[in-house]
Amino acid sequence: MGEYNFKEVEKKWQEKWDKTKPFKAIDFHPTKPKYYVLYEFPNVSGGNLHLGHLKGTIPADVLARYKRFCGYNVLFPIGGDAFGLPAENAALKTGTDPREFVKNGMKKFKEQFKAIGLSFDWDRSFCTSDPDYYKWTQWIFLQLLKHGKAYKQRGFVNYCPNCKTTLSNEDSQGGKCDRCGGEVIQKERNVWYLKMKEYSEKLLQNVDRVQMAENLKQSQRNWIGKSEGMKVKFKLEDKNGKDLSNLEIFTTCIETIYGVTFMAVAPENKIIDTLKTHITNLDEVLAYRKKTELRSEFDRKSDQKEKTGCEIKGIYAVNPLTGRKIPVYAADFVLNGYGTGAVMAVPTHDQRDYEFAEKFNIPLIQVLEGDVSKQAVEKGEYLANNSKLLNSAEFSGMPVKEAKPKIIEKVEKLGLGEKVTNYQMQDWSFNRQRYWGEPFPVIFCPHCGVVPVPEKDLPVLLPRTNDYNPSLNGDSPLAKIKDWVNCKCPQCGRDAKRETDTMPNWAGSSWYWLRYTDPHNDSALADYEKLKYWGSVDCYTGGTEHITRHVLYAFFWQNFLYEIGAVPTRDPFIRKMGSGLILDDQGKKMSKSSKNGVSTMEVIDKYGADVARMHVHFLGGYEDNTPWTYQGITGITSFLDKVWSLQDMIKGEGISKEHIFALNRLIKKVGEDYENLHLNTAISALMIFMKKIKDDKFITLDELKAFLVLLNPLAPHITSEMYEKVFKGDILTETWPKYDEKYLVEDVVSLPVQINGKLAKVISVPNEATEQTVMEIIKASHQSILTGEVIKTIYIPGKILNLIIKK
RNA sequence: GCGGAUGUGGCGAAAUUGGCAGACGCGCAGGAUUUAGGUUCCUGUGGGAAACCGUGCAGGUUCGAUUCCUGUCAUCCGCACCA
Repeated sequence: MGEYNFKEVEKKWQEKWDKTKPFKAIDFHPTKPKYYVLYEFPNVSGGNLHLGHLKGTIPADVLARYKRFCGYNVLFPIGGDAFGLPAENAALKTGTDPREFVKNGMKKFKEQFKAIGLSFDWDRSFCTSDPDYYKWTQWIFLQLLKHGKAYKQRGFVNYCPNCKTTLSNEDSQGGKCDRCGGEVIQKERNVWYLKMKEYSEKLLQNVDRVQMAENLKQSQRNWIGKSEGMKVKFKLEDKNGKDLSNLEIFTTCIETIYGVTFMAVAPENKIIDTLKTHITNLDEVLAYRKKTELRSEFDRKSDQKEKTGCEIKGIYAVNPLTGRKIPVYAADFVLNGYGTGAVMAVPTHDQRDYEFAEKFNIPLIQVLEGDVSKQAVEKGEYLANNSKLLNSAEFSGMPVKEAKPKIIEKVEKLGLGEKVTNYQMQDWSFNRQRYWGEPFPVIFCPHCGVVPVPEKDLPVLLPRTNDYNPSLNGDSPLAKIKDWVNCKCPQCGRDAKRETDTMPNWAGSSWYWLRYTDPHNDSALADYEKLKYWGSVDCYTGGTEHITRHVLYAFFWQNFLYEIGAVPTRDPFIRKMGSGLILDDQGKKMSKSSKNGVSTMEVIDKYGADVARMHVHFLGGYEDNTPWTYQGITGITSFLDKVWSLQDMIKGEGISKEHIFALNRLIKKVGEDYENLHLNTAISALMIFMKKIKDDKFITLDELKAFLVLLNPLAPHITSEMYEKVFKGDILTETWPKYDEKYLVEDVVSLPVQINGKLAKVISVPNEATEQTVMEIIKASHQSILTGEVIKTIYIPGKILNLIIKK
């Protein structure tokens, strides 16, 4: 046996896998069950893979390799998320065609993925910017349009002045542009929306069904933001008491309705327009509206959100239960997009209402027990205490829990309101004014209006240009390409214009797992039978930073495609694993922008792919954030050195009696750990077994074979090489060894014996010994621990014996 | 403010129907082999002189609690003027 040369050996196997394609997934395999493992495809950039990719890909690869040994027909594909920022920025900076950038970026990724030893089926690879892929992204948009799930509307949207493009809510989280990190402002534009809000309840069910960490589920539920309450109509009157119309509000706290002292509507609320002839200070109100349009920008910068508002004079609301006349304010703490854009304000039991009332000297009426001298008694608080109602007519004195349903009933009976459910999630604003995205398959005709491009004319190719900048007026760069923009209406044949905005870069990633099942299909997004065969993704790994966007978009699109019969399954994923971060030595996230990143190739160059794969995952669990360090990597190198030296320790065949228990336990443990992506404990189990082999100074041929298979998913190169040298074949033809239940527990086991709950001695007893046998052993050989009269014994076979002794 | 997760040696971390806390690895200490060693191998390694004490802190349930319950503190993450 010579020295192990990882550079040579790893290259040899990677080339072999490249040539012989042993990881090809087979459609409709006649005997093997399917298993679909997916790693979230990377955004194609020009750079190197960072350690995050190493952390993210390996568990998926381990699972894929493990499942193949277990006899599954595994689909483990990869591609590139290619539209969007990196390619576009490169284009803006250097003038390179983004197509070239993507091509080169993908080539680089491919080389690096291969250098890690990942077992992807490369024949199914594609980029979202490939025309024969985005043809189907456009096709899905046409279906959304056809089924009324896409609409164009003028409205206020998130807009990034820096990127000169509109953004979805999901892309503007925290008021920051997800593309550049700049401040997002509100701007009025024509916007394509997808009716995602309609799917809120279904998305919540998706979240419930998918196997995923609780914190990820919670942040999705949070984003969907379900809340149950009531819509209630308040009559509006002019100052003479003449009926004008109704103001509808949404509240989750109907129990506080007797405490309403003012109404507040969003400045944009259309009630201001419809009742403008009755408003005596219309100028003031409109000026306030104008001011708030510009305000959101600085608001977000200031920590102090000072309440502002403007009384709408000349109109009053009437509390339907008390008949009390109350003032109406326009106030920007009320959001136009949520509920009805209007609220009933109860300053004693809502902190915002309290602050507003204080500023505008509005009276307070307390309707629930608690101290409201300095602040409101909030819902959580009075619900927790189940406080009693005050000043609430016939409900006064009742605890909240009792009063609430009765008030609801009363309001409903009087025909003043009804129970409703609200969601914070909004429709998905779906267009961007950028070059590098899917063109919309839509034509505007002066005579026919919005006309979809006929399906036979797809894809609408993204035209080439060398000017990638948006226009000064905010139009997309495509608007400048006149001979592309001007076209004929497919319906009437007259002059028409194309939609010049492009889709957001999330479009292509909202259905890509479906395409892997049939990536070259030219007549459907994928063949229905193939979709049926591969079904939902069994295990989807990847980052957590996109969880409220990518995963919810994925649920949304697949729900829709399922409902129109384009795909056979409603759930895209059965299990979603969120990869933890790799942190630097300061505990900060490794990223390109903070320049603290260690490149995957650097680690592979120094130590080899097998060591890199194992070390990253020996540092901690897959879903945990783990600080990166080279410290300790010698633990892995010396382990693999010992594995290599096993070749000199082979003695005999079969499974030796010395190793039969350890090996069976190892097979069980490693299999379970791979299934759960607990790679760190799998590695430690393999190390423990290795220790035993070293102590015993031999391993049999069959033990070695099993051991190599167990280790192969983690360290595919060294195990393939050893297998070939020793067994003259390809380890990939092996099957996962089976363990035998009867060899998991040895005949003689150690049993801890406690005296009064404290460990006294560990004794050897036969496996599954009865209490009587154990007591006899103690009396015969360990009499000294019995220091008094045994008054009680607790015996759990194989686990513990606890003796309660009275002295 | 709301919601979620986490809290264990010098370090990364193990431990689930409640049953020997700290597996495995690093580091550290001592020893062996070696001309040499940032090599390899062996031994030890939670604290404490010890009785004992130890899983953020304080209680509780239990024969027995890192694990279950109540309260509390800290850190991280998500959302946030959502009525």
